[in-house]
Amino acid sequence: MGNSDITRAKLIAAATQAFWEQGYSNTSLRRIAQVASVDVALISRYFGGKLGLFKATLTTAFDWPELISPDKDPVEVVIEKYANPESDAHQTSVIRMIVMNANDPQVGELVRQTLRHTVLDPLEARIGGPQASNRLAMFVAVLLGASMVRQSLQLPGMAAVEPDVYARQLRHLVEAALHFDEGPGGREQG
Amino acid sequence: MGNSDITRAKLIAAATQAFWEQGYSNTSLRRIAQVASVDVALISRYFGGKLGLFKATLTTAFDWPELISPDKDPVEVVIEKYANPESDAHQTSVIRMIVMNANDPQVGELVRQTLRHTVLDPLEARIGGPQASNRLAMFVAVLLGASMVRQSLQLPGMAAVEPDVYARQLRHLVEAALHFDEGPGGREQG
DNA sequence: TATAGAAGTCAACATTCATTGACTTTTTGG
DNA sequence: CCAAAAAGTCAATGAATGTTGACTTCTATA
Repeated sequence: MGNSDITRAKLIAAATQAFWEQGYSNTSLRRIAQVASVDVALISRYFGGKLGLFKATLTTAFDWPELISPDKDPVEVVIEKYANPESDAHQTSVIRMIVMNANDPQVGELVRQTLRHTVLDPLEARIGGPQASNRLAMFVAVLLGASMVRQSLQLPGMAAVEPDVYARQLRHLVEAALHFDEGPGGREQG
Repeated sequence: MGNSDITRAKLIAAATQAFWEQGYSNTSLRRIAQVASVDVALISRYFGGKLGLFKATLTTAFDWPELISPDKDPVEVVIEKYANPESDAHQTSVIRMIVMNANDPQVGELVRQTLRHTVLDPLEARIGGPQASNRLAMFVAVLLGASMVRQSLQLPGMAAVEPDVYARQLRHLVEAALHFDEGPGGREQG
């Protein structure tokens, strides 16, 4: 019917960038509307409010089908994505968005649940094997931590290195995470 | 002189908890004052404003001298702290506070700089050895990521495990981080 | 006890925020 | 061409924020 889809798309684009860079609470609808060159009132009209707009951006954030593909090794998928500066920038933005909003009192629960349902649960099934739950948690921990240290904290040891060095660091940690074996025999003495 | 030190202390205590749990921007001075049973105006009077109060809480956040002590192994210090549920709760709160505020447009720069100056720079010197910068970054990444996955994301594989299991997971990742050796020979094939 | 200064209280301020309703412009359909 | 619906504009509202200044109460000292 209407041609308001363009307006909706502009709003979602501006909202995505704003929410990802500054977090939900620190982003004002007026700013989003200004960037999108759209009146503020249309946000409440089209998306029902700030929360509705955020939900609309969330659905597209966690779209990473290759990670769960049974044909590919998740480790290689991750390394490949992080080694390429272009895709790494996008992926790091997604992680930053998770980190910034996972504790927000208004949208934290939504972010955590969406992440678990759309990414982590399928990934756990994909990883499989014994203690898949444990190794998945360590896997995610490494990815989150590495992205934070690299982009947010900007430690030189990970932020000011060549892409292939960063890829090697990441591979080292990811493999360590997935190779964790918690057996009663205590293979690696502690 | 005055007896206002009690009021200052109550404000700092309430502010620390509030800032650490909800982040800087999502915390209102009125809430802090209410928790501390103190009038709001005294915050601006004693600390100059919201930012001043936040700075006051920051100075005590990064106090962890054992981590840099030349007598102790940083790995053991970390594991010991994380394995004990009591000290782990505090440490995890500190990390959550870092994560929540490191990207804040108002206090992010302050948090990052303070963290680097008071903790990371000395820790890098303590670690030493070749590629200390790289290994430090990986070390921090593991700690940040693990804490986030455990407390913030609450993945069962790290959040619903016995403390000693969590300690083993953490030791596994930390040692992998510090044992990273980026040589041209490419020791560990991928 | 009287008094100066600290400590604490209260109300108001200017801003910013999300949201709403009435209004105007544009596009569509007969 | 014209009415009806969609799309967009504008102003206002109520709530919440940090901050300020005037006021009152307490406390220590002479």
